[in-house]
Amino acid sequence: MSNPSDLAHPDRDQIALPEVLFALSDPDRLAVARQLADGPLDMASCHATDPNLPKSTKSHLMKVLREAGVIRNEPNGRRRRLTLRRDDLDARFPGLLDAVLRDPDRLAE
Amino acid sequence: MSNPSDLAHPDRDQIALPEVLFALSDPDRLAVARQLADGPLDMASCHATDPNLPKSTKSHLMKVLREAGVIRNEPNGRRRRLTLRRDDLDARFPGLLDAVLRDPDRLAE
DNA sequence: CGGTCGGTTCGAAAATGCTCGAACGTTTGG
DNA sequence: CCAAACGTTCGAGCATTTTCGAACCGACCG
Repeated sequence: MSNPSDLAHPDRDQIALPEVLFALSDPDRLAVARQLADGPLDMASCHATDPNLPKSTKSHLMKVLREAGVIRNEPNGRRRRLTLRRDDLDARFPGLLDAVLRDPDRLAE
Repeated sequence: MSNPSDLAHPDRDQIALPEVLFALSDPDRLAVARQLADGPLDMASCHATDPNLPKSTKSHLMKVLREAGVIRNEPNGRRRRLTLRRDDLDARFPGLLDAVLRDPDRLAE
């Protein structure tokens, strides 16, 4: 059908910088974005967050990222496929993702 | 005196990405950072925010930016000199500031 | 079918953040 | 010295977020 997913996603030009920054300002959400930088992942396989985090909490986390336009969340069988919206973010805010996904403190020692 | 400012500022390697992103995720605070990109400014001359914003609110705004390490706030006579910590931020998160300070929707049409 | 797996939605409670007036320094000028 | 200009801090109320269990739902398997 016309709808690639049952969840609402902003389209590219609706993505707003403050919301993106807010979404990424949480360590857990940032970790998810970083993990997705290597390619799409099913939510069940996304171990970026605490494994004993309640599902509802994890789902809410993804909601914030999705509504900000950072990730895409589409049904995939009985799972959810998560994708970093790199093309859209790069087009809208060039350089932002590269800067943010770069490892934070890895080289500091 | 030994102290260049009476307010606490994190030093460069204390600056954390989530806090920076959070500080910049508010439109008012983002506007302040953008205005300071052109050079230091006295707080009284900083018209990036609503002019009839109460002083305490404006002060709190600056506090968030300062504690995140985004700006420096040092006494200057009976005023306050605000400075964007571009060197520190560029060193710590290369490309971030450039991406964030770029005009958001200017070219979108 | 009936059950399980993966995940969303809904409330409600706890935590965090924002706003703003009041009170308080400091610096400067008369 | 006294007062005004500029800002910070404090506290309280309000708003937004976060957290998590419970209920739900579609996809899949037996």
